Amino acid sequence: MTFQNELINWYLINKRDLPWRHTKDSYTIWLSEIILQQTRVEQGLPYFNTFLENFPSVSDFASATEAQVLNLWQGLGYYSRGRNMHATAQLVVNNYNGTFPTLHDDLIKLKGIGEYTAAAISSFSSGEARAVVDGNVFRVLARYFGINTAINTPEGKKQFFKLANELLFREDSALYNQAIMEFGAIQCKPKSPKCSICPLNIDCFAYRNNVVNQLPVKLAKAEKKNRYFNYFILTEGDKILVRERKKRDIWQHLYDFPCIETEMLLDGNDLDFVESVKNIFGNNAEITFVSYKKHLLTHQIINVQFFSLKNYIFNSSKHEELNWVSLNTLDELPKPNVIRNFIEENF
DNA sequence: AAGACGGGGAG
DNA sequence: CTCCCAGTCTT
Repeated sequence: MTFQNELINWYLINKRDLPWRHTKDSYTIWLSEIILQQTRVEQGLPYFNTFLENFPSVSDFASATEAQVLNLWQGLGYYSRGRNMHATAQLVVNNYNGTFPTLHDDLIKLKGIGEYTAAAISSFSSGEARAVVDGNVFRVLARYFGINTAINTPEGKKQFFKLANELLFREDSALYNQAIMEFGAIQCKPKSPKCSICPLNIDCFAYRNNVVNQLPVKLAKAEKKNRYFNYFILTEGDKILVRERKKRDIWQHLYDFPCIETEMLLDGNDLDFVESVKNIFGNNAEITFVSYKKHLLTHQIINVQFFSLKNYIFNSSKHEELNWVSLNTLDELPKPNVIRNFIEENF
């Protein structure tokens, strides 16, 4: 038997009885799909019922205030879903005369509806031949066909999407889409899948090769290193003290301010910190916290703190990388964004 | 291409 | 504690 028929047979026997499976109404299906994004059925189900009770139609939804919507959404997480739904409901009332779209190309334009949800709603409501690709589908395909391309890369997404659409059972896309997702959710589960009683295990690559728990492959996001830059703003008339970054590090040949890098986030009263500051800028130096910014780079998180310094003593001959420049000159110098923004906000 | 967004359940 | 869930949007 084909992969598709096996899945559908399994589904017809094992499917759960869920309320959104009894309708082809695109509004109701939309409700369920948004609620179920990154959300377990058991957690989303009560919310689905509440929303349908409060807003039986898309115009009821659109008439509500955003606060009412978010109140019902409370506790479900990812609150932008609720806000997007409200905006979409109003757009559907205004631009689609209150008839919720059923076609992929209309759906994909709506706020909160991405590739997965557009495929799901169009397939379930109008039978359009669009394959859903969600976390379940990634897992089932990766295991059954032995695909080890990482699912969280562009190549992986492309490959799985292509395969999913080739496999799509076009005679009944809704049935097939439901089947593969349900199969992933309760049979081919992430942890402890029920392989021994799986009707597809004979042809399952992962089962035959004993690599079920190694698929799908998901690339771990590289651990970003946290760094803590403490900058000092020293001014003298219209001059400001800047540093040219010469070391083998980020932002080479760009300019920033005098800086002490620390192992963790400090406050201006930390004794070791004050000590090292006074070491450079004299014992009378007064440190005042100005602002904090988190600056994100590809492989690093730079926690930037700015401090202004008064009553300092500074011997420029000891620090050749530091120079006084006028604010006008500073404007011309190449600087990292976080420095550029600070200057814009403070000078 | 990588992060942010969230709460809950399973192991 | 980590992983992951019927993903999408923003930077």
